[in-house]
Amino acid sequence: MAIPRAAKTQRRTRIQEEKEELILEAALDIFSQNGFRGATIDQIADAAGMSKPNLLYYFRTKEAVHRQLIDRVLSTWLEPLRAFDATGDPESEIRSYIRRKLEMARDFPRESRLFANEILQGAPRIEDELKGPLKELVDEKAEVIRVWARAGKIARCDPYHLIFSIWSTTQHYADFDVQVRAVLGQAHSGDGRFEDAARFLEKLFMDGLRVR
Amino acid sequence: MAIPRAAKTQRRTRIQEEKEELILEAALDIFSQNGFRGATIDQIADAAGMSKPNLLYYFRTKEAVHRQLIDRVLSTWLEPLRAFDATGDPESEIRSYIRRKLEMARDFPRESRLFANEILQGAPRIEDELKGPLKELVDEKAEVIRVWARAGKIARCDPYHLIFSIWSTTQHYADFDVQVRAVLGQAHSGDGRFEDAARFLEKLFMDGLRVR
DNA sequence: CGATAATTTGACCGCTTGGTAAAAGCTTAC
DNA sequence: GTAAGCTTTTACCAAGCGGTCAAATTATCG
Repeated sequence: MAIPRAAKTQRRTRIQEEKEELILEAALDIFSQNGFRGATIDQIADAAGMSKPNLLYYFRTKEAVHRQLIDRVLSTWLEPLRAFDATGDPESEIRSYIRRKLEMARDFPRESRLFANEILQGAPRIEDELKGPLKELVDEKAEVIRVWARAGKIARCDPYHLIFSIWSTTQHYADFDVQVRAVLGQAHSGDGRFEDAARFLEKLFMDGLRVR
Repeated sequence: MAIPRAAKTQRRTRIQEEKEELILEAALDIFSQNGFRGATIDQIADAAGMSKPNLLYYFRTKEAVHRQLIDRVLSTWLEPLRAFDATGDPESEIRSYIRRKLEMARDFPRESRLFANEILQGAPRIEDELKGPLKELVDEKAEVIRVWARAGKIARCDPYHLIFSIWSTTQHYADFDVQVRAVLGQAHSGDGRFEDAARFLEKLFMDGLRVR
């Protein structure tokens, strides 16, 4: 008699881990393409190769799936910013931050779109994460940038808007991929566009931040 | 006996114009907040102060509302790019393009989010516009930028990625408004953030594009 | 006014949706 | 093996959805 949803026992089964992984992977596909409201449990269950009630055996609600997905993805998503090193060389730290963010846009576009969808629609489910952990991390790194600017190592600029502009330019290649490809046309829609973008962005930010 | 949906007569009524306007205005609110699938006809009808069947008297389907909204907004949205003048001074043309795009993000955030939602979800309903009119316009302006670069008036750079970066940095303040506000905190969430952003972006692009 | 067309509404339909119940099938440990 | 718990499925429900219909109401114009 399976009274409880998987997890009455403290210990998680092998099957539980496998299936939850499968569900989250499928949910990432569906949520990132359709947003929370636009995605259906049936779609996700289908993509995960199981029935709807079976999925609901592992996650109580659609929101629970989404919740766990967001939590998991958020931490990996902020990794590049966390790696921003106050003791490193300013120019190369910023350069490598741009490069890493762009690589993430290329390699994990679904994760990027998941967040974009969420924030675009008012972030009803992750407001706390934005105002808490995210803000704190950005505050910390903004201070680093400000110190660099004061020390004359990079041009004086608003560190928050610098971070926003790096986020937006890099994530653009994941979130607005369809538009980018449509505009570039077939000729430049290969993976080369990421290298072109990297070259352009590095030059833009390096020249824009150089002390003059 | 009202056999046809409004428009059997060639001439549109005063009421027709008013109500259609009202519906599109309400639909902009709802669609931009929830995306196409996430929005319901009931929500839009409510926001427009009428019943669902009444809304469907003016627009045959939900998609028809969305369609007309997109068509209308697209042309105004591209206005700043169209205004890009090949005969003008490169630096001031680019500077004023950035400023105008940022003003649009501030003054018409719903329009920006409507597109962002659409493109994020694969642009199923506007693919043709992207590959047709949009691409042609961008191609034309990219050529202008390339000529400027060849003439040594601005730094050599990939014109397409330059345009993408202007789009993304400016629209970020509309599309990711919630995140921007969460990170900046209450202190900087006033309208001042647009002036700060303008200052930052103008410096970034001007220094990044200056011939050196 | 009165007739005709334009507008609005309430009731309704078929389908999809998130979620439940209960029983059947499967694993695992003894 | 067998009993206990874990997993999966079939059948189902209530609410929400896009959209229709016909009747009621209102505006327009001679």
